[in-house]
Amino acid sequence: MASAFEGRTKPLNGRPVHTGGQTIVYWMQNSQRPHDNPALDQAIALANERGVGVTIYVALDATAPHATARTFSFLIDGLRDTVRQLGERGITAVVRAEAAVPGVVALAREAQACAVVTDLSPLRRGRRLRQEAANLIGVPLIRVDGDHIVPLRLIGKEQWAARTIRPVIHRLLPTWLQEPEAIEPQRRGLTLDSIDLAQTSTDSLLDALQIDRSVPPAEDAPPGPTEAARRLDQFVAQTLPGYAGNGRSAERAGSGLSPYLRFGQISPLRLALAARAADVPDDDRAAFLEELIVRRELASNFVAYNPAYDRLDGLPTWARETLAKHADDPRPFVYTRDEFAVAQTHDPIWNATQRELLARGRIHNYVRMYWGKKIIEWSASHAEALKTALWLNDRFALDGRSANGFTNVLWLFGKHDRPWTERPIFGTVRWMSERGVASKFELKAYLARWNLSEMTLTVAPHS
DNA sequence: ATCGGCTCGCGCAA
DNA sequence: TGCGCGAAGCCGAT
Repeated sequence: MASAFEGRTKPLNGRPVHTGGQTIVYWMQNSQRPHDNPALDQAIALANERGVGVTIYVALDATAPHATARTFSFLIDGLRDTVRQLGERGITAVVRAEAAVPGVVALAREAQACAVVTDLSPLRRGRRLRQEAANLIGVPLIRVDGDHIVPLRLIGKEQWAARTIRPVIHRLLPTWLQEPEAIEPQRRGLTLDSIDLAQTSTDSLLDALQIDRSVPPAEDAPPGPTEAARRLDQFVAQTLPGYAGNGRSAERAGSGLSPYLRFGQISPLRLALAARAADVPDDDRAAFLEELIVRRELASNFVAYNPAYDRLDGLPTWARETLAKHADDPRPFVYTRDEFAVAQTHDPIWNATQRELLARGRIHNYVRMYWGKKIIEWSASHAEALKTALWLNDRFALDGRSANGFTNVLWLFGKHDRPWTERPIFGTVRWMSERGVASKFELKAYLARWNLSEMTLTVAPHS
């Protein structure tokens, strides 16, 4: 087969390999997992070629936006699992509490790296950090896209909607939906000054980093690649059969794997291969692969090719124009961001969705749309609504600050969607009603679980 | 319960 | 240039 790295790999600077170097550094940004990791595999291949080992670099940067106990405990606990598994293969890890760019530049020098490999986050911040590092590092910085089944850059341009990216993906899929070749390092990585995660509790690390504790760890989501793999097995056995089944997304149980995908703790390719091999009806398999590949990679395509992925400017013309036309429509209720954040609206359904978000770091698939559409309806302006929805999702959702998070929010305003009947506030952007939710969703149980009056909100609004 | 219309524009067929 | 059809809906008619 053609090298598995072709198409996934792009050198970000023109530096020559340091031939006298002592290690290959893998700057682990997004793909925080020890297996099924093309960037790591690329690092191992380069290291074996040069007769050196692989040293992982991870920066714990407490100044990252929305660095809270929720996101950082998920990250740190997952990383502890990842680093332990890597260590068993002779791949050492350097984990430091510092800003990533100066950190990786300094480490490349300190470790006498032959080259530095990193993975791909398509978000603005990840791109900027990579570019800055590429300019400052004296050896090659090589980017490997390991978080998509079809490498992002092969799609080539921003896609209009699922129906335009779908045929492109299906054409390329036979090449990329393949069991990857396993590769093992021949030499050990370097042992350098590092936070020892095996000896450091998450709590003490959160304290040391002065992480914002006002957003507690999410319920029902123990992090780590080991847990992610366990959940995958369980999903394939229990939830995948019948996944397409009842048809209505309202009743469809989700895979529950999105937080692990978000933090790179499981590979989308592994999920797809497991679904492909599963002994389940074809339509169940197809429904899952559609969500995992077509919809997820459409989201990455959007943030990768549209710099306005978090602004109304990122919307198609028809949506921008229809929203502008309805900018001054009177709103039936107007809430501020902080009122939304503490679930203080007049609507028990909406309040329940927000409470679920606060507690679990996600909202059930179906009512998540309702949650977002009502923020549009009950905010002073469309721009304000977007700010609120993004802030709530970035801060409280485990899938916040990800391509999926941004795309889900922009979808509320018409992205990747089509126009419908014109109505107040929304114009021709799709609207959702309480009546619809009540008829399509098992509301009683949901409200009983999330709208208990005695439930205390542990999360205070915060800037 | 089910169905058609709403409304726009991409991408392909011709 | 014409035409089919689309990320999860809503509403009113039957």
